[in-house]
Amino acid sequence: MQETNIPKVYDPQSFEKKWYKFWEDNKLFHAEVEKGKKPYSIVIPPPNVTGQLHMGHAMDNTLQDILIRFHRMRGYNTLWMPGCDHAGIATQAKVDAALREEGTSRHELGRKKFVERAWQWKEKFGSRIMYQLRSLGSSCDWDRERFTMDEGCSKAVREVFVRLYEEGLIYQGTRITNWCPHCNTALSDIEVEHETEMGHLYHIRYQVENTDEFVEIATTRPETMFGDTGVAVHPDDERYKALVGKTLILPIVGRHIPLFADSYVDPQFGTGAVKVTPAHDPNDFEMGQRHDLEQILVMTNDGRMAANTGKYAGMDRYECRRCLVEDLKEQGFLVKIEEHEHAVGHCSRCNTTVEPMASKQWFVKMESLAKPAIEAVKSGKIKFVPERFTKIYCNWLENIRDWCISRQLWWGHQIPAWYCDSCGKTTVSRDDITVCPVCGSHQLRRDEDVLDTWFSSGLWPFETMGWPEETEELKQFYPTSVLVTGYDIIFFWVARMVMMGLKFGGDIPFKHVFIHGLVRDSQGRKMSKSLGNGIDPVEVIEKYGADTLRFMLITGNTPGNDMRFYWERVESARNFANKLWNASRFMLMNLEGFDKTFVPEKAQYSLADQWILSRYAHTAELVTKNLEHFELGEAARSLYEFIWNEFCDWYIELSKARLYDKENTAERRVAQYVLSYVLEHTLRLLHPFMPFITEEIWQHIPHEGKSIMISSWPDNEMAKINDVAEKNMTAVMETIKAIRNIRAQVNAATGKRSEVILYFADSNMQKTFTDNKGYLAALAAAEPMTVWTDKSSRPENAMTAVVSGIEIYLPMAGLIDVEKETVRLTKEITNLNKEIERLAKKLTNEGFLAKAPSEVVEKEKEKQKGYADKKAAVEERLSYLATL
RNA sequence: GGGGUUAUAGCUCAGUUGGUUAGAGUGUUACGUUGACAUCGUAAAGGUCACAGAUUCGAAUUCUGUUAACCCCA
Repeated sequence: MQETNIPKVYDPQSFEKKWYKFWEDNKLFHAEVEKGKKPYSIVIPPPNVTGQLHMGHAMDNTLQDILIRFHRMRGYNTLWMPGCDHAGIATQAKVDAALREEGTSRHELGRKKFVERAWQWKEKFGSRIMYQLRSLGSSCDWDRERFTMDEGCSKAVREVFVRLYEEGLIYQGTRITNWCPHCNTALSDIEVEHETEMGHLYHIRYQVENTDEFVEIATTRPETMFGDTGVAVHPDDERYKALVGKTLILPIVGRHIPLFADSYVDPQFGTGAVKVTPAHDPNDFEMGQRHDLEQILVMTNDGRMAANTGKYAGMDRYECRRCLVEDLKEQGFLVKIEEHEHAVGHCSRCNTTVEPMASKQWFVKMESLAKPAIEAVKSGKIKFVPERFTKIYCNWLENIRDWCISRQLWWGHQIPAWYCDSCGKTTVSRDDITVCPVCGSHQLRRDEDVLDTWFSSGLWPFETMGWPEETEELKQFYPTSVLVTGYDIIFFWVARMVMMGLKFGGDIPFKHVFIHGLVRDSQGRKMSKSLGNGIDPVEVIEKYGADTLRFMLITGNTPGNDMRFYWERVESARNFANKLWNASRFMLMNLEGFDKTFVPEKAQYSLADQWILSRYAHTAELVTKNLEHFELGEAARSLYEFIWNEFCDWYIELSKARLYDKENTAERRVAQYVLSYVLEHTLRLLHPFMPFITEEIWQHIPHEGKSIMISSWPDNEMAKINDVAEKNMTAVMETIKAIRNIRAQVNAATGKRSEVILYFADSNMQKTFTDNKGYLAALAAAEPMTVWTDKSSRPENAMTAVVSGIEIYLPMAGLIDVEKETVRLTKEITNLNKEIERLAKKLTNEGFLAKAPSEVVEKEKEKQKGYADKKAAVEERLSYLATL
């Protein structure tokens, strides 16, 4: 027995937690391996365990949950794998900061204790994030929750590292990498963000040995001068041809360095002569290799000048730059300083300017891994939605460089490599070792570094399913169905997963990549901590409910595009929830005597019943189609429009008469049936978008089953489509609108009943209206309704409107303002003329008649006739007005 | 330098294979609390679909160019 009364206002706080607990307690999110059942699976983009979810996460997870709930209702064996990412640099920075506040530091604590602290952090914030995902309504399979550093993932990471090493795809080497002096670690190329900045170009002259001649070089980073081991010019540069091969004297330092030619040098840039610092610049590094130059590191890991820089040793790199420039100037080496705009790399984590520095790091050879990953997308095995991201993905992979995977951090997967101090050999091993397998020595040191976080997240789709074991989960749920993520991590994550999935998972990791944009603030700026413009999704959920937030995040949004956050839009979504709530409340208040077993005969349906069932069927089809094509915003929009503009505005209003008339049980129960059917099924369509409110209402209204989330998706409703009913109902609705319009024109009280006289061009339509007089009475207060058949005399003192095939007269003695009415109708004529002209042009165009499909031509002809009839009626009316 | 996105009502945005009198939310104006909802209802005003070409019987939609803003890569 359902309750007949629910609260007047939608109050999400009163039920959201309750239903989440209900779903979770009943294991409705849990997926078991069921052989033979169609699988649908998504692995969550694991949020960083650093802190809390932001609006972007809310959007990402809403999209996933919609897809998951939709497919679950459609009968797929649906798995949504949740988990967190250990987020090496970011988390270490957070823990560092926490320690600093306690007056201690990671170095004081030591590695072991520090890692313990990081685990504590993970426990605290990991569970907070999972709580936040729950409050959003995410239907993740929590029994399977994973963490990138849990035992299974660690095992997978080791396995992959060892295999890649054994294949020679992982190697150690000294190369220029991007060094962050603040985070104190090497970074990969994509962890560096380039920003154009105004800087200076310093022109410095280097003396040619044993002459009074100088070669003028230009540099943006003079402080690296201490590491200069050469100066390069272009081989064809006439200015320097004679000097190639000579020796130069490095100012201040006094080192003798060669001047050589290399075609890398751009003769147009600066002076055409560049200082070469192989240990501090990637291009110089390569030139250094070609010309066999020494690499001299002149900076320490924290961005200070190294011991080999004399009096500058210990200075910060920028402080050194200032001093050095002063000194160069004093000693006459500085020629000039120019303003210069250039791109400067910044650490994507802390925004510190990175320092390119030579160091020994671990790398992955990417070329052979990238090829199949490109192929998988080009062949269409993996599809990006929207498609344009294919190009971005392929371009990056086609120009890929080796991936620096070692990080000088403590929080992460420690690299499984051991160095033997006795024989000097390096051993990479799946298991920890204490004895050197080469010489048997116990003098082993394990590599201190950890792996790039993305190395383990790259394995996420299969490591979470038990790889390297050949599990049933892998067999059923891998490849996953779709990956939902933002365009900002296509390189970091998507591309790496594809490469790793193909290499180790034995197949692509997902069939679709559904890319979404960023959630920005109302001014279009990125939400960020430093701007303080971020909006906490939890705050929105607490104020307005998760359903509201979810609905707001997906309406009016197209795949791949950014969106702006507006509180007004949140309110609009909340109002929609309230509307649905009250529509349901209305039904519940009128369900007395409802018979669950009653199903009406076809003949019992009213026009409105047939119409709403047909509209509902269209909506179901549209929502389904749009969900299948990842057009979630469109799907939500069609539900919004159906519920508000059709179901509430028209159907509920029209059902009132029948529901309030308790004597007429027969009609009343038909109305109850249709109302209940349409609402219950619409709730199912809406459930993926707004899981809580739909469950709350569903549990109150007549229903079958335990929970709406496991009810079946309305898939086969096409039989309810009824074009005739829609056409007739549309005419009724247009007539009602026209009458309302007239009444508004003359400021007639909307509630006041008054007569309406109609003239029909079509007798079927006339029957429709006479059969449904009540509709005009109920929604336009137009009563009684009289049908005029004699065309020769028209009602006098009446306002007029014309809709297709129907002339409407509203007798309004004393209310007609002839002048105003004339103006209004004249304007109408102008509009009609415009349309008629346009159509005439079209319909006399031979090309159109010959080439356009016949149904289009027919449609246009019908339109033309409609406008012409309308115009005739309006003109007649105008001439009548002229006689008054 | 290469690539991409965006340009539609005052504001924020939809408009999926070319055929709608170009839509929504919000804002604005007028009216309205009769028994789902004022978090509401009714009605209205508001757009040369950035600009210029091209393709087509037909372009907001396809193509080319221009302009502007933003983003990614180097």
